Amino acid sequence: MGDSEEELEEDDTEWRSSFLDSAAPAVPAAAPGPSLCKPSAATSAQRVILHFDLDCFYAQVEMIRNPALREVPLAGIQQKYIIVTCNYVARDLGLTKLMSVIDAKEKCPQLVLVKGEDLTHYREMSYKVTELLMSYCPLVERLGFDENFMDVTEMVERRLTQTPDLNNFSFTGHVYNHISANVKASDHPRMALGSHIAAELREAIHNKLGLTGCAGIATNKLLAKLVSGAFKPNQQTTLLPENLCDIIGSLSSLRKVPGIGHQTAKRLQALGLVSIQDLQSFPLKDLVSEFGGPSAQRMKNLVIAVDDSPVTPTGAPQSLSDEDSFKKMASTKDVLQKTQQLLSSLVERMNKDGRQPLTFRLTIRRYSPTNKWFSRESKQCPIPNHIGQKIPSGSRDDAVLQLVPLAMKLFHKMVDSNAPFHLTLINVCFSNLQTRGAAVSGKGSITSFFSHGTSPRKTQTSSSQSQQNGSSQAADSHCMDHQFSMHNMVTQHTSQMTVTTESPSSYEAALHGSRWKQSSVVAVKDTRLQTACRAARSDSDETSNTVTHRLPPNVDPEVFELLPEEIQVELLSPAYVNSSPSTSTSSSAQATVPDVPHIQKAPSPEPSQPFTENIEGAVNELDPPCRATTVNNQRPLATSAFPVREEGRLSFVESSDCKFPVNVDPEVFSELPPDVQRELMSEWKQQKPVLKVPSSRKPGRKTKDRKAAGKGGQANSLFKYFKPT
DNA sequence: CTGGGCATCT
DNA sequence: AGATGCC
Repeated sequence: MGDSEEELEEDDTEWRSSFLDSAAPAVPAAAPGPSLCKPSAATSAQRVILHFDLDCFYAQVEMIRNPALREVPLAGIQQKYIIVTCNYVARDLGLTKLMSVIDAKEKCPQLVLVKGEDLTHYREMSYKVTELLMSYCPLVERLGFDENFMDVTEMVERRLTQTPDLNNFSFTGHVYNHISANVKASDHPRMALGSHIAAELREAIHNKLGLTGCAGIATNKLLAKLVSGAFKPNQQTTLLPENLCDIIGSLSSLRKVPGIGHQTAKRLQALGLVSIQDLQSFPLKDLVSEFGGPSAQRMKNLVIAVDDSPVTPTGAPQSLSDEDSFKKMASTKDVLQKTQQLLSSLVERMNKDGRQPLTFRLTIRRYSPTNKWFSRESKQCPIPNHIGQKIPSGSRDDAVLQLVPLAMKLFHKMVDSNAPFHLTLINVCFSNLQTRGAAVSGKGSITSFFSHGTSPRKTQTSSSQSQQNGSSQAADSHCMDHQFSMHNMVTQHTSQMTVTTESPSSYEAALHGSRWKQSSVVAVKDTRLQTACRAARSDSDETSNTVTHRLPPNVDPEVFELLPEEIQVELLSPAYVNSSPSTSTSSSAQATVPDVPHIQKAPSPEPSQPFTENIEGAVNELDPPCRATTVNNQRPLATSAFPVREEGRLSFVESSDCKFPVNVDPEVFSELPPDVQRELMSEWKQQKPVLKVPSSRKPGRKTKDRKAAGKGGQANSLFKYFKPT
């Protein structure tokens, strides 16, 4: 989650008066480049911007998934060795965000830990929140998973014209540096209305999704964000323009300014600038020479609380990525395995998205004792269309199979696998996401919001004026005041589901149910393979000859015989023993909570297996029947030499016209270095012990794709990000 | 013993 | 492709 600090230090210094005037949007005429601060803002009416920040978001989601955690003294969300967040009970005992597990347990030994490396549930809930907000007004911009900006200017203006009596009106929630009750709403009618809207939206989020959070109400994003945390859990604060300098002055250092990150703060410090005032009084031209015009001006503006950046509707993500970090990864085999694992879940997510990625990127982080911090390297390449198409079309395992070699090719562009290497992170990413199909206008009421939504939010070189105009249009046509109850129809469907544990894969599972026909055919062959495999294992000397004829039809015997004997043996040998405990932390949590299935009560004896991601999510599922089916899916290791399974992620055997390594693009494959080819072969013959459980699903229905219905309608894939399936 | 995931800009 | 920033 977020930065470790966010509390505002109340530190009223007396610098303010001199900047009150300059806070007006009037831009210094001397600005060299195209200024971000454009005069048009002065002409447009005062904006009302909300910032929502959910309380300890991951912890809340886990508490919803497992209410037992609420009563439990503490809960922390653990990712690797870090507590990324924890509930407020834990915070009261001194825990902070991003604290190491060691420290955390030292402070409170009874700490209950929940693994949070799989973000699926958080992501889903996150989009429900955004969707809910959008149902009131489309101008919602996401910031991470737990924050949203919202431009409610239009909504406020409408209410303003329809609110007869502004005098019987007060602020809701806190007013920064004021006693709320003492502030006359009539002096700041827009802000007051904004505070009411914020309160209603927070209430809606709580009622429909069960989440609490804070809100800030101000005239720009910077201020709204800064003020939202003034009173912390589950409260809201309005910042009046007259107090704008107070809050910016309360920041203890430049680093606290959103937009001034670690590196920038360091460079500023090198210039002798540490406090807000330092930067305010620093000559612009000197700043320009260090950072360039635009950056310099932007920072200067931020520090006087000027922020004209528009609330830009976020829309569907422009990239999907999946990553895992670990202490050490040093073999090509492990890289291959991990890459395949990451790709499996990424392809699944991509498939749900519905769009087709045109670009693939592989990112790694190498270990280096000195530069232990982020130095990531990446390589990307286009995804051949015939591969990319398989993702939205639903041939997900095919897609994975063909993407793995692609990924390995990129890997070898960065890493010489002949020399020793030491990776600590692998990331796979789809980008350049293309909406397929002609399809469909918004038939649903919401979809119309999104019809323009996925359009690229180009770099906003244009002044925010045009953006403002654009948003006004959107607001005019779509902004609905909740008091007109329009939102009910829209938000209904989000309301229930979330409190009861919702199987993350139920939707997918339904799809699988109709999709494994091929695989079940294959399963028969699989049986034969097993026997072949066992035979080979018991007597590995006679491999080639004895076994060749038992190879599945999709493996060209001739090719097989050309392989070195050791490879043949490997291909028929039982699955690798997965010997890398390094990647996951076996839990050290000593949970004291009874009857909480997905809490780790004791370290699992085996290193938690490669599959994190959705699979882990499935295992974690609370739904008993789902769990039950999960248990039996462990197969004997020797199950199969070639990856085939009824309902697993991979089915290598598909159509009989496949030559050699099955669905893999021969061209791509042949380009690979020999050792990689060998690794691939080895990997492919390996049966993953963990199966994705499609939950209980009747495979009977070969429905056209019940997704086709849902999916045909989604030329704009944004929809699914907001639609609980 | 520093997550995992997204965006923007150059 | 990398750097930086946000959560």
